[in-house]
Amino acid sequence: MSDIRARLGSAVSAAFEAEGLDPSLGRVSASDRPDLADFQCNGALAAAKAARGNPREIASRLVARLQGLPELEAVESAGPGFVNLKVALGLLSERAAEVAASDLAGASRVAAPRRVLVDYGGPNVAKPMHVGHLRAAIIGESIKRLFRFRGDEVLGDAHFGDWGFQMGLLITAVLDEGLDPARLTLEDLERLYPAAAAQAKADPAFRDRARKATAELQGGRADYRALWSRFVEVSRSALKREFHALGVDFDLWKGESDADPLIPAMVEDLRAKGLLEHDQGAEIVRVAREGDKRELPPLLVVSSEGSAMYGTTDLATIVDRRKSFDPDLILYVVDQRQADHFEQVFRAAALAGYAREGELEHIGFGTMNGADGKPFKTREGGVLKLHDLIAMVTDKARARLREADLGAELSPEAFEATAHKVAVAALKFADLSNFRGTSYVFDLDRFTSFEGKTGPYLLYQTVRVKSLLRKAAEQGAEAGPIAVAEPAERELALRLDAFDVAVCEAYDRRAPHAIAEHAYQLAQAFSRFYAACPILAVDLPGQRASRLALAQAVLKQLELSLHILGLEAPERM
RNA sequence: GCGCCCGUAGCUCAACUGGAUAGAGCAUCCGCCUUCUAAGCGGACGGUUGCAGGUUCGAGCCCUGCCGGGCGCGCCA
Repeated sequence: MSDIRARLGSAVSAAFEAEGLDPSLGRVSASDRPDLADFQCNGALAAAKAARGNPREIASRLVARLQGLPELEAVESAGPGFVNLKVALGLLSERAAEVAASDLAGASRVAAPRRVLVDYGGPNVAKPMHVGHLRAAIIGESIKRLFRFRGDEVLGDAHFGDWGFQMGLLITAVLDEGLDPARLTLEDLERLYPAAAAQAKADPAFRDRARKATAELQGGRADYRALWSRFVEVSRSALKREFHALGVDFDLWKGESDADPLIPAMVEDLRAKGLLEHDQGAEIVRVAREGDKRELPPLLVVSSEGSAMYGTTDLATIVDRRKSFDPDLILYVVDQRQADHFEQVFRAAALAGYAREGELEHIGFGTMNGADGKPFKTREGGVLKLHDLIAMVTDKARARLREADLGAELSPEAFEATAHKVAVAALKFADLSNFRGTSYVFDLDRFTSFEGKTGPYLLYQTVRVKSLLRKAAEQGAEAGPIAVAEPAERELALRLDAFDVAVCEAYDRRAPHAIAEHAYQLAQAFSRFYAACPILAVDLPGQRASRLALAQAVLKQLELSLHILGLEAPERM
């Protein structure tokens, strides 16, 4: 079972071959001119270039060979040498039925499933979750779901930030204040860390004590370890709760500390391989390469204080993952600004033989900005906690629902659950509808609007389909064979067919916005269909059954799309 | 200073990696509810793709140089 594009592609490729041309030129894609065709092939242009021929003439010969195919309603050459294809209604009906019957709503699985580890979220013991963590969580969760959807074996790892200098800072701060470790709260941590970080910048003596504490913690000093596990315990449960509220859940809650026991042996291994070098009191691995445009700094493996740096931990984590899950691919969903760091780690891993080229990939993303175009801050200029952000969006979602008089008949609990779903949808869809690499501007009013390209709109449309199907069930109306006829049905069937392209593009580019775009297009196509084609009110039982089957296929594909994006539609709103 | 990314409609963003007339949403204006959720649908308006060259049948996309913005550049993560 494959999509229409692929089926037409093989027919067109065969025509290329019959003309003595490269069959790979027969690739077919959705038409740029929906007014002229459903699909098009640009291969005649490339063929003409290679063979110094006339593209229009080649296109005409291809068209002659494709004439009369039962899959096609029309085929013609156009423009400088395009082959335009219009699909027969029979094929559209057949394909829509496939989508309706398919567990994946017409999407395909990968040919060879891989073990993939997605490293995302990156919550930190010392710091509260703030808006900076939002994108990693949203994008990473979606990529995890996307890869799993296509059949890979996937694990999501929170890769908890529970090691390194920040821990030394906290230990030093707690001891200086003489706090009782047993009574430490999340609020203490959230207060102590920023203060300690600031003090370390201003006061070199304090900084040195914190660095020493870091090294001693990593060296296994018992009282520091005890204090440290208290930090981890306090913040992990809070972080789990925060993430879960966002619909973000991890398979692994590994931390940087889990890689720590592997570090001594790894350092020895690097030394034995001749990769380690003494430099300015530290030990480094040089990763610069011939022909680099810029000078990539070496990876710092052991600091002059004797402690592990974040590159060390990242490298050891690769070793750890190699031993446990042995992934074919590790995706690091981390801020784009850390690109150089990952390049350093990846190169060091390749040099040491911990991972091959291409097995490690940094999935960078831009920042979420405020109206001023700078990374999002509170009105007072501080960092906005994720918890407060979600509360803010949920408040707005509640207000929007009331404003529109939606959900009035729901119980208070159901209303609250709906408001939360709307809020999460608003936040996540706004993020995922942009390409991850670009930064975007946070705009509460726009994100929570039910109009336009928003999460709430998608939820609303999904709920409309559910409502329709519920009503059909009450009336005893059943779905039946699909017979695409009306223009709106035709458009809808084409859109259902396009799901696989969107899924594959999102997968290949690690770019969930392709799914977001598709979901929006599908919702719109359904809405046009819904407006143009009465479903329950038609007289012909066959037509009603066909349209119900289309609606069911839409609902399935919409819900799968939402699921990949990490959203969930309520039953009613 | 070196390097990376970005600059597309008034605003927020796309553009299947070189193809036809650069698309959506918001905003503005005009239509459509006795009919399955109108928070919907249809239509109109809106562009020298930052600027200047180059490569070719063809450039928002590739190359060069400017202008403007963001970010990174060894002991934080």
